[in-house]
Amino acid sequence: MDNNHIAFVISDVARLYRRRFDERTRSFGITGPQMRALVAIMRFPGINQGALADRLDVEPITTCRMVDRLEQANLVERRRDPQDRRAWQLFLTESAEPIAEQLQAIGQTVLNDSLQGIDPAARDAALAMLARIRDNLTSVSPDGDTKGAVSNG
Amino acid sequence: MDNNHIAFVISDVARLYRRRFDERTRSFGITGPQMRALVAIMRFPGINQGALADRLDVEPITTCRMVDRLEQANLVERRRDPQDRRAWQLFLTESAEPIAEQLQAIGQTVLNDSLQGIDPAARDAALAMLARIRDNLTSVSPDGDTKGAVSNG
DNA sequence: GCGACATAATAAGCATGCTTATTAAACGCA
DNA sequence: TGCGTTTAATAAGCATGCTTATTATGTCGC
Repeated sequence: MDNNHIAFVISDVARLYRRRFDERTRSFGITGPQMRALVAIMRFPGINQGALADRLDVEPITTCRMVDRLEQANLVERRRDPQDRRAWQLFLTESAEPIAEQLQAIGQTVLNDSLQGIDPAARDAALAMLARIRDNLTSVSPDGDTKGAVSNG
Repeated sequence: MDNNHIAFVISDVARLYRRRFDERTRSFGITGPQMRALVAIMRFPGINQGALADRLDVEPITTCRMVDRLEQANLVERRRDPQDRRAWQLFLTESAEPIAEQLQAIGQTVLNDSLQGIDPAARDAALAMLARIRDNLTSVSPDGDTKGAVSNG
């Protein structure tokens, strides 16, 4: 009956994760999505905004404005792609790297707190189910045709 | 290692649910959170904005502006609480009720699509785990003290 | 009754996410 | 070469969410 429940609970949990993370990182002036962007740029230096959007699974305009703020905060640097004058290459600034590490530690703390009392096997099973839901939601567009497959890169 | 994964996947899935729902309800001009508000008001006619905020687990200002839009769309009606001149009582308009039903059906479709190929027992186990995560995230504030308990009302 | 505090709603300002539209550059084909 | 299409980035405008602050009202204690 209250079958929508799982979608509601997932949305609730996502919002709560965001709140808890933001509370602890407020002094840095960094948000959760910004941290994800920083981590992605750390892993793939020189990535462009379109590829970053794909990786974060948001629209390009969303990363565009996020990178605006990260650049303004002197955490990310845009350099022109010498091969393609439309594109930017993204790099962390020197000052970003220690901050990214602290933020990852905070993220780990929030995550650990959230998983108190949860059996690792149950967690992994739930993770697999969530990944399946994600794939179901990714591969179907409203008129029923399929989009690109989901990669785990 | 990639242990943040579960928080990331939860956020991804929440965003995807929102996208899919919004795609299908765009012609109504209704969003997912608005539907949750409508359902809550349908279940508790006369609820005030503060109680609605509690029920939706968002801040009062968030419901305040959502109700602004729902009122403008002629789906929700604010009436003064005769007992408390600070408060509004919220009611669905007549035109809202058939719409709320259609929206619930759309929500059900999105949910069913998302759960394709998932064992109901696995789904219930994951739901229990998500509820536990939600409680963990709700009961701990950043300085370590506890907030109010979570009700299932 | 009055002053202190609490509560309901709301304003201002910001970040994230979306759609739609625009600009500049790259690409593809005749 | 040149025209049409695609692609990278961005602008405009909106909804949801937050924090902090303000206004009006209610409540409690003296």
